[in-house]
Amino acid sequence: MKIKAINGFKDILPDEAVRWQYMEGVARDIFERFGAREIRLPILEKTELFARSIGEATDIVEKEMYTFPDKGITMRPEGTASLLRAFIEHGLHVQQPVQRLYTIGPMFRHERPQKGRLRQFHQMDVEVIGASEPRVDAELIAMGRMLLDELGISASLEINSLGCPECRPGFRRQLVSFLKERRDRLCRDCDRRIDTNPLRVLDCKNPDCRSQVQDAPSILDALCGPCDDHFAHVCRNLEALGVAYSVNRFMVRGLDYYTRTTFEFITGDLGAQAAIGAGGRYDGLIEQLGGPALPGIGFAMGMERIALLMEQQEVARPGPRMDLFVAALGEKAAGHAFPLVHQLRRQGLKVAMDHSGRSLKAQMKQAGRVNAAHTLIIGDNELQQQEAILRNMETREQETVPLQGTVTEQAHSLARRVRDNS
RNA sequence: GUGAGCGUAGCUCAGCUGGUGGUAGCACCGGGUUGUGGCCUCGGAGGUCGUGGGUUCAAGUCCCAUCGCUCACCCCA
Repeated sequence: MKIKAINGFKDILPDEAVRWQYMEGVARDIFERFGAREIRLPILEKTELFARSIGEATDIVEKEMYTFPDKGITMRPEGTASLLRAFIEHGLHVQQPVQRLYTIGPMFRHERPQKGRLRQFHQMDVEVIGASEPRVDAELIAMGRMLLDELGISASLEINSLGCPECRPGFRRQLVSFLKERRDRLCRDCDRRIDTNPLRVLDCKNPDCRSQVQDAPSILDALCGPCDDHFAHVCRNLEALGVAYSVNRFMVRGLDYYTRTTFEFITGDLGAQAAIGAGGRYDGLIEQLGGPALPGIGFAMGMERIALLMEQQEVARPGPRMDLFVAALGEKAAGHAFPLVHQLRRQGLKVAMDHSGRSLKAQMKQAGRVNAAHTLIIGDNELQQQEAILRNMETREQETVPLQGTVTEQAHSLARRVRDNS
């Protein structure tokens, strides 16, 4: 019985890792253009942290986390709670009034895996803490859009407002009574949802439920003055930045902590998992976690989903590329080449060499496979003449190069030649 | 937790109503080129047909069980 990775946990093989590195590089660059600084966080946290932030009674906390009950600790299901915990713990708010932070790493969910939905998944998470102005919402959303644009990924943007503790409860009551009147025309899941999570009925996939819900009261009509004003400004500021969006009054978030602005980047190319990135405002959460009364907003991008889209949409990515492949013919030449290769690497070159003493043909093939820009051929003849053949693999031009002096000197002049030549 | 589908070479897959596992494609190794890659050509290696049981003269193929994977539902971070 071969040992395999456990279900829902996936290896990212080298060919795919290239895509991930590219994605991460673009993301870091953009996050930093917006002034965000990286924060690295632990993967395990006290279970209580997630219970208090995500919501004690949510399915996530009740049954979908990787928890060690005897230890009272949990593998983080999302980044925001951990980030805020660290923010509060270290009093980062005293450093500057507004903090922009990002973190990239694995998260865990204990659920049946499906397409674009693994038990270990990865997110790129950005949070802006300490600012409640609608411009900040628009700026953050625009940053998400910029990231997807620069990765070459097309997705639509939907936004909504969930109101605040002032106006949401009223809307909730309104909605529940609306739904109860139509209880018999809703699917069984929605019938149950009326009691457990009525807002969820709004984005049920069942066509019957969808049509029933068309006439449901809109959260956007129920917003209090300040929330209504905030949302209007977010929309206006998105327009000022030229970010296209559509308002989806049915969009709901599963976490208890969201307030006001919520948004999702959506694609139709990933089966049932349409959201590739999502976020929202969480004014009040930091205080609830025992920190200062500061507002916050953030979003997370799902890296697996982005990687799948990059693959589907064939986003160009650089292949592997070695500067030089050293093909030595025979033991004597190999003995000479071995330290030379080491010196070339110290000079900063990416150098490969075969150690199995195979034919030149086989070694040339290998040079092609690692996409080497040049191949240095050293045989007994060359060795005697203190020279070698340098082949440009693209132009197929070859030149004889001297191998004189110490190994370091040889490496030095070779490195210069290879660099000038490419 | 629920439902459906699928497990044949490293990967992608043929294999019709049971009758000896495919010159299949990609990848790998070697020859054609006694010292020159990609293209071409010839050859080679590589398999407990997921596992266990059953039916049968005979099972990759049919039946049962089991494990694994995938997609979807619930939920959604």
